[in-house]
Amino acid sequence: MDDHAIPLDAETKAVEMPEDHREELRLWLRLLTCTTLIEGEVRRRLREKFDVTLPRFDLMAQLDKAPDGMTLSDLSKRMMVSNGNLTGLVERLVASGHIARMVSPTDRRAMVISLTKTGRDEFRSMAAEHEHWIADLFGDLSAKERSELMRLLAKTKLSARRAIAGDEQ
Amino acid sequence: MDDHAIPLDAETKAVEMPEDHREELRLWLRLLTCTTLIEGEVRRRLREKFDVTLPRFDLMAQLDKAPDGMTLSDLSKRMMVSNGNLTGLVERLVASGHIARMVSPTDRRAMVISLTKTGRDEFRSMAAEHEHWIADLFGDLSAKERSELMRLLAKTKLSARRAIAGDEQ
DNA sequence: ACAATTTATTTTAAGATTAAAACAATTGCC
DNA sequence: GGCAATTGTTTTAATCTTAAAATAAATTGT
Repeated sequence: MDDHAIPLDAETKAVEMPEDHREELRLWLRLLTCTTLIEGEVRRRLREKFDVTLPRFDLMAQLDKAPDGMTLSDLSKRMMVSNGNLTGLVERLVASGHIARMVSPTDRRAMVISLTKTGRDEFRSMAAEHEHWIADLFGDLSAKERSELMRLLAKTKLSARRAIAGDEQ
Repeated sequence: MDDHAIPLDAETKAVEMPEDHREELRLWLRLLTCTTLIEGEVRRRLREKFDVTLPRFDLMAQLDKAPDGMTLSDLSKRMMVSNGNLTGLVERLVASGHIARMVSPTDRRAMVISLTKTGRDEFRSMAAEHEHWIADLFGDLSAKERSELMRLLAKTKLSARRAIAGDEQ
């Protein structure tokens, strides 16, 4: 197409050259790799040391922060998983005695889920060790680097939310 | 426990206070949130616009980078998923005509997977749009912020690998 | 009050995912 | 050459996950 015949000054470049977003793509792949790497290791250790799955641990973590319990919808939003997913997960955690389920006193559609004593005790002891694992996994970053990463991820989160909200109109 | 009675100078603090790793935990949760947010949106758009799942897209992305094909083991390592997982995924992509499977000429145990013409064409057109989505999702970060995030994630990746390698001995 | 809409959950069907065991072929070692 | 260990894949069983449809209760508009 005789590209070399077209003089590419800044102006024509902006119009003629499709933008290259390989850099953002690499950034996304690296973000995904970090998460997958850490998540996989946490999953492996949870299974190995406590014979618990990550979804079960995550669900208990949410409930531990809500002493009065939460509805399935709240859990679903917090955990960013589908409602149907939670139904099965909750089912198994009730069966194993870690959580209790009761009908909301104010809304007969809603189920309020909360940790049992056993569930809370087990979770707390797992969480203590889990915290050390995470600290170790991020251990090579300085305090300054961690806080800078925190800031950039906060901005990324807002950026993504903006892009997602803008899309759905 | 009359904590206020104990003078906490730097020295006793280091010995008596169990280290607090809440900050690292928050960092991890934020990393996870960003990934989940972006991944969920990409998954949703892939289904909506191309009727394809993210795992299928990811697998084709790997193959597109390897014109001569890859073995299942290579794919498994690159994608950081189990071998068994790939067997089913590959099965479905062969059935839909996107990839081809052949026995390795040098190793009769190994299967070499590669994109068909259809698969490659379809993937390329999806990938072009996908790249724009990603650019938009990270759109509020400046070039400088993106490169700093890239650097910090590279360091995080190395840190995690170090922690994982150290653990498995 | 009552019809329409929204909200909360469950069910269903399909696919994705893992860990562990089974199987098959190759490689390394003697 | 032959045996042990390793490597590549598949199978199996269980769990996880989603999207979409179904169900049920609450809320809204008139």
